[in-house]
Amino acid sequence: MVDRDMINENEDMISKGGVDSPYDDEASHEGSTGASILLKKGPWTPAEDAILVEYVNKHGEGNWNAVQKHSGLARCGKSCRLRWANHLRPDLKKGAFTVEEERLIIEMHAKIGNKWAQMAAELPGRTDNEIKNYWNTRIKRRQRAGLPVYPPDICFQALNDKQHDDEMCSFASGNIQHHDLISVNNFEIPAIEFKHLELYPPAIHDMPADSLLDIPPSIMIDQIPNSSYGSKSLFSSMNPAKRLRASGLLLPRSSFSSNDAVPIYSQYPGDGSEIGQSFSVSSAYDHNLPPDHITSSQLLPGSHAFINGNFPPSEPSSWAMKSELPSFQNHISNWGSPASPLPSLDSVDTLIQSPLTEQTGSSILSPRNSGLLDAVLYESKAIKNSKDNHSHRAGIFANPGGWMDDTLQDVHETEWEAHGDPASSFGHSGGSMFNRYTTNSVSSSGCEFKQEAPSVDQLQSIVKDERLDEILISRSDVLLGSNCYSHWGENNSGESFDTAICSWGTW
DNA sequence: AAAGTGCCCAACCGCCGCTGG
DNA sequence: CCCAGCGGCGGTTGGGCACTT
Repeated sequence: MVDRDMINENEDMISKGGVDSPYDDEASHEGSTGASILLKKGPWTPAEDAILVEYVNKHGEGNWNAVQKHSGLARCGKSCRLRWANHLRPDLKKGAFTVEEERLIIEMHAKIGNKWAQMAAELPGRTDNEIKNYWNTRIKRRQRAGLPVYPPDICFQALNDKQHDDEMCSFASGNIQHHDLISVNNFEIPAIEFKHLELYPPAIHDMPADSLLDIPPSIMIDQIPNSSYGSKSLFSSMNPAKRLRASGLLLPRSSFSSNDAVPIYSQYPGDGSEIGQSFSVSSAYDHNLPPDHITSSQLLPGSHAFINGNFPPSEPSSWAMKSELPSFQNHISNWGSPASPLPSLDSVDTLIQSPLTEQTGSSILSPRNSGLLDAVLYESKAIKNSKDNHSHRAGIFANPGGWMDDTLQDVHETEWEAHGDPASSFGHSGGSMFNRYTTNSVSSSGCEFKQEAPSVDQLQSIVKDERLDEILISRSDVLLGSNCYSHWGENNSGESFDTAICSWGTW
């Protein structure tokens, strides 16, 4: 029995202020019972808690709007439900997350993204809000530190799980299961293949063991065209308006042909030959490939993982719009031509394994030999290292083909600044720049597209091409998020650089 | 000691899907 | 089929606290 004084106290509190009906509609609904009560919002008091607990003990959970009606509690149903679920439930586990719980959260996030409720279901006594707060805190912390979110083992585990799932789902069947967004965009994404990855030793060695990667691999795979996960993970929860908005942000497909648009970004171009030698990245996306080939080679373009670093999944497209900069086609338009060597799919393994024997240049840094993972890690570091050069490089972002109007450029640069934190390239949870990009990239239009990547020689040539100067940008994550072939390395003076060569795929 | 800064987390907000009338 | 009510979910906010300067 709730002490009447408690109720009075509660009513007193209500009368004191803070009574600003948060849900006017519900408040008015309450009024249908005859009593129009202003609903309080803000922190709950012990008295209110007591009222709610007693009510739930007596009537059980559910029918939350009835709580106010029957108990006199001046809280809307939603507030009551939230309070009960997050704080008053008897089975709640208080205190910090255990190591096991943290591990589970990370693993689950790598697999399912920001599905807090699902995570909470796997963590008895924990609430979605708690997990969400934990994750956001963790993300911010690691973002600040310039660290990736996911430990590599989790990445690979999730990756493998997803790969298995995809295989089971006839990944390469060519069926288009998610048309909602994709059909609108009608372009496809090439895969990115990392090869001869070179990383800074310090970048890796200075890293905590658990901080090597901010990539939810499975989510990467999520974005692979035709993957049953594909658009689902990004859009299934997105309302139609958002989807429309997202797709509407895409650049007009009519602007591109399947073979054009191979923009090149370069950062710290330095000596082109060095770049070419030290780091070769190519693309291979062949829809006819068996799943075991496809999986790895297609990871990057769509992966939430790559992704995972930068933007929340709820913002899948805004950056994509900005990063899907079409008109580098005027500069390099022949990468998709038959002349371009189709990269070996075997190099996917190279990517993952980063065999030392294939490393060129001075440093092989991945203690875990994780290839792509290290690449991502390195990128995080590189971006951080390059912060000092930010203004310089930002200033050289150019619009050589005139494809980007002032407005867009302003937006682009604004967002650039907004995410200028060096850690931002991998710091965010649930989504990222890649997420946004790949959101749009998930293709539904068959998979006839083959994106061919430049050879090392081509890269060297490209890097040396003076036109590169026009399209330098500093955001390697942008590059990656834009179907880029990305290169990291170190120039002659020991200065970090990364070069990305991007392809816009088929429109 | 005071002011400034950053972090944490409880709570709010808006949206979505389900259900019943 | 439409609409309203409701519960649920994920993103965001802001107050309070701890720490730093």
